[in-house]
Parts: sequence; structure tokens; C-alpha cells
Amino acid sequence: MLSKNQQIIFDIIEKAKEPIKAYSILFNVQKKGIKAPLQVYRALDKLVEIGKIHKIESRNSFVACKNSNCQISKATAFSICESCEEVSEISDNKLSKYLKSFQNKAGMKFKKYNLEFFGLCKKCSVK
Amino acid sequence: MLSKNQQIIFDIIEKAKEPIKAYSILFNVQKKGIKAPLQVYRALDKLVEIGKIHKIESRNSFVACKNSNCQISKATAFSICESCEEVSEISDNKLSKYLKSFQNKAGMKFKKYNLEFFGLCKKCSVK
DNA sequence: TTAATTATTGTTATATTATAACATTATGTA
DNA sequence: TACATAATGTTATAATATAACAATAATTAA
Ligand SMILES: [Zn+2]
Ligand SMILES: [Zn+2]
Ligand SMILES: [Zn+2]
Ligand SMILES: [Zn+2]
Repeated sequence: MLSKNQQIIFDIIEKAKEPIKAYSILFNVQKKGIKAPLQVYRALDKLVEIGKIHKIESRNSFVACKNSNCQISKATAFSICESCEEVSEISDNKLSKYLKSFQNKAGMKFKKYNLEFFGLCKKCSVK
Repeated sequence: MLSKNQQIIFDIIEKAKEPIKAYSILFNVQKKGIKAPLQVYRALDKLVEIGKIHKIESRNSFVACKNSNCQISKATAFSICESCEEVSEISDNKLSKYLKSFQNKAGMKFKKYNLEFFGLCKKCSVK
């Protein structure tokens, strides 16, 4: 169950067609009484923690999860267009299976991964 | 061939045992006459571009490339310990082959990827 | 070898992203 | 109720990164 601020901020992110940044969220919610960055960041932290949203690390921005919460954000993959900045979440069983079972040479077993692919989306590649 | 500032900053990063942050680099090079953040960021940008270093996106920090420059930073993978923050670059032919040829459902072909795994390193997992 | 071009440097100011610290209120639970 | 936990509100500040402009050095082309 989301709290009031969490719900307000989640709604903004979910409605956005693109990844959205914390201070842009702040600007959008000031009319709803959320006035301080910390109020936004706290909601973002919680939403990330429970897997409702993900942070696109290379862009410092946030998107709603499109994949039944990615097992609470333990396994995330995105495609990012370097021209128009369109981001979409990748859902690929073979990829996630492969990465979830990946072990490095030190035998370290991982709890979590985040993968970002970069290229040109369809629209941008024909331009 | 690296320029003066690029070389100074690359040397710091290469000597560091851990990922190092831009302002920590700045602090380290002030005695060598590099006084402003922008001087550091410009060198970092160039070093990333030519593949001598990589940015650890989830940590806003930088490491020297350990993998013959990762074909100029087009294919990077790291393991990150969430306890001690140790980072190491992953070199795994099977993994990189798989990811380099990955296509999403939209048929988008990628030019670049960055993968970050999170878990506990050997030391931290026995604690 | 001069002129033009490109890369690098220096400098000040400012923008953007994120957290510390403290007080208060709401919600859940024994 | 009483206790614990989670969420909120607020002010200040820390940490990360770029804009804008001027000068110098290195490279390349005529
Ligand atoms: Zn997801
Ligand atoms: Zn695009
Ligand atoms: Zn590398
Ligand atoms: Zn560790």
C-alpha cells in the first residue's frame, strides 16, 4: 500500500512517457503540496525499493516498472536511445535467466544486476 | 597520446585500488595545479571516450580499464560489493559475446552496453 | 612556414542531483 | 492504551556536473 506522497509521485512517473528526473517530479507536484526535494527523494527511494519504479543510472532518471516488478528490482535491463533518449524496459526470459545465474571468476554469486543497452531506436535510426 | 591533465588524472585513477570520485580526484591533483572541477571532468570525459577508464554509473565513480580498453568502452561489465564497495571489471568472453549480439524485441541493434552486478565479495560474505 | 583548424587548458559562475539533521504526525501492532 | 515503526515537513547544505568565455598549444593543410 503506497502512502500519500508515494502514490502522488508514482502516478506522475507512471503517466510520463519518458524517464523523468527527480527535480522535474518536484516541479510537477508542488501544486499538490510536496515542496521539498527530500520529500521526492524519499518517495523515490521507497518506490525503487519495492520495485514499482527503476532508476536509469546513466541518466539519473526514473521509470515505472513494466515487468511485474522485476522480482523487486533485482534484475533490470533497459534499452536507451542515444538520440531521442527513449528508454524501454527489456523483458527477455533467456537474458534474465542467463544473467541471474551468472558467476564471475571469483565465484561471487550476485543478488542483483542492472543492464543498460545503448543504441538508436527505430525512429532515430532511419533519420 | 594523453595530454598533461589527462595523464595526471589517469595516473591517479590507475593507482587507486578502488573506484574514485571526481571531487576526490580534484582534491588529489590540486597540488599539481589542477584547481577546478571542470578541468577534472574534461579529462574524465576524454578518458572515458577513449576507453582508458570507465564510469561506474551507480556510484558516480571511475576506474581504470583492466581489459585492453573494452573496444573503446562499448561493452563493460562490473561486479560491485554492496558492503565494501569493491568493484572489479568482468572479463568473460561468453558473456560479452552474448550481450554484444543481443537484440531486443523491437529489433533494435545496440552499439554499447553497461552491466553492473551487485552482491557480496568473498571477504564480505564470510563476515 | 605560415595560416587555419582542432584540441586542450584556465577561470568564474552556476546548474543539477542528493542527503543531513531535527521535529512532527500518522499508522500499525501488542 | 502504549509502544514501535513508517511517513511527513522543513531548513540547510553537500555532492555532482555543466555553461560560458578567453587563452594557449598542437595538428594539419596550403
Ligand atoms: Zn521492472
Ligand atoms: Zn530514438
Ligand atoms: Zn574496460
Ligand atoms: Zn566486500
